Amino acid sequence: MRVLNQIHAHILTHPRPSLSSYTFSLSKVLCFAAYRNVHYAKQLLFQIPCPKIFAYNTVMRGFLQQNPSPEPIFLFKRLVQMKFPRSNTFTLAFVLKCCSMLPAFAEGRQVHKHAIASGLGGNLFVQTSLLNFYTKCEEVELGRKVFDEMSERNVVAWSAMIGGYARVGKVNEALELFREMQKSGVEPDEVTMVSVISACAMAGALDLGKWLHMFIDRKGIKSDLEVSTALVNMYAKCGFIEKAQDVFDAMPVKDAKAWSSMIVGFAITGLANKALEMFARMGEAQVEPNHVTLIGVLSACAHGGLVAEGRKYWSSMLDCGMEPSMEHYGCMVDLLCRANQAEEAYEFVVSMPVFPNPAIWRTLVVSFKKSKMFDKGEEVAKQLLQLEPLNAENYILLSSLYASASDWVKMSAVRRQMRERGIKAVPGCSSIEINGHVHEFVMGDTSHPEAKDIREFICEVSERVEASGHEPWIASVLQNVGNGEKLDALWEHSERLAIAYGLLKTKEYVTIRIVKNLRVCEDCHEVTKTISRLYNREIIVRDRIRFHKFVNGVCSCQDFW
DNA sequence: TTAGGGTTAG
Repeated sequence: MRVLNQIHAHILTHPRPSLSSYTFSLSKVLCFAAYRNVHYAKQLLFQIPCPKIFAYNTVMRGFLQQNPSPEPIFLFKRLVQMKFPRSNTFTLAFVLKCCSMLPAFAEGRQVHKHAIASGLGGNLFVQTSLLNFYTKCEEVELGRKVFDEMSERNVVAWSAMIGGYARVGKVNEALELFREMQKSGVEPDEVTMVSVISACAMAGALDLGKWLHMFIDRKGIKSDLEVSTALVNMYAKCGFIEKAQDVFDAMPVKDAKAWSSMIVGFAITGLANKALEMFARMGEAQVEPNHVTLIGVLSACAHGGLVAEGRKYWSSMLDCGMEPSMEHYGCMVDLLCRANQAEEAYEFVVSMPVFPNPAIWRTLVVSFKKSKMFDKGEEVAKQLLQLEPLNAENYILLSSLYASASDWVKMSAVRRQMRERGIKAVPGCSSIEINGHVHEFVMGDTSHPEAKDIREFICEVSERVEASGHEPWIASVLQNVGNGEKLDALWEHSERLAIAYGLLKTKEYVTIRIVKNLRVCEDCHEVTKTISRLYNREIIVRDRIRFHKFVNGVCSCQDFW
């Protein structure tokens, strides 16, 4: 940088024969400066009499290589105002990248309009940048519109669109587009595969994930660090932890994300000691843990009931100078709450140096409910309602607290308040992959084409379950209605629909794998145990938090969840 | 000089 300063000074103090050679020399300095000190490069840009668009682009790119900053947008606005130099496709690609990184939706929309007005809207790079910008802003349909309007689609465009669907959890759309891509004759590469594998991980679609793994091998697609990590994650999220470890062990190079995937995988499977063993091995391999690694370690301790160990990792994390994030605090609160230390958890929360987020308060309320500390739970839950008056979860939590205390009057009042404010609960949704398609079931769902068969089968299953001596845990149902109706409501739970569909559509030896968006209720947990015994089926349920593997009437979580 | 990728508490 010092040499660049000297050259800059030399140019300024030595007169040049022409303006263009002066501009050229300064632009050269700017080019080098953009890599070392982009703010200096920006100042230089403003000193150049008639900078070319290349100089602007260089400074924009310099900013993109640093931490996210709106500077490229400011530069673009300046360009638009001055009308000179004119933006080119590179400028638009850079500014759109900036808009997708921040993200800055309104600004990106303006850039889109500008792209069309300036006649650059049909350029492949600009379109792909736009498509990526929209999907990063979670406006997938707008991204899809750009994609559909493209006259030419290469592997980058297809991958961007598939990745866009995968990120927002539109798994079937991502997989469908992957199939269309193959039909169109564009060959997928490593990046495409990462997006599709991630979609399978989200959906818990193990068979498809396995097929993709074979596809990678068959097509000779390079299993680089990202692909391998995506595979480890996919197998772990699909409940096939052994295979996840096989892929992980075979990786020639493992970075912090790869180690974290494996550690988190063990944590959600309930194998806390394996997760901690992995963390120790990571240290031996001299790979620096990142904040996600520690989330994995702390959540492993929480799910394994390892309070002392969790505290130890927490202290060592602080000793290493790692700044705890809200997630880390959340893990610690969860650790204490799961170990029935609600009072200690409360003390921990109130002593936090940052204001706890609603999720942390909710963890506390659940813990107070479990410990039958209803007054304390009510106090925190009411605060939560003030903090987040539009979040249905808080109302559900408070009403479930009242239900546990059999306070039906207060429970009804909360439900009424919810109705009056027009707040709708997020419905339970469970999915199961059958023959390459992910079937979704929402609580009380009748929209599935085979709904009638499923319903008939559910009746048969419920009769068998009840005949085996299962006593329904009615408090799982929040409505203050008669017991018969409560019982019916329990059999409407989405995971039961998905399990019934799995029993109907798969052979006896096939493991039934369900993914649920919420936590499994106590009664469904008991019922699934019973079904696994009565139907001699292994059933694996991934709920919002972790895995439950039901075999012959026993769950892998040992009822600690 | 430009576009697409892997891990994240409850």
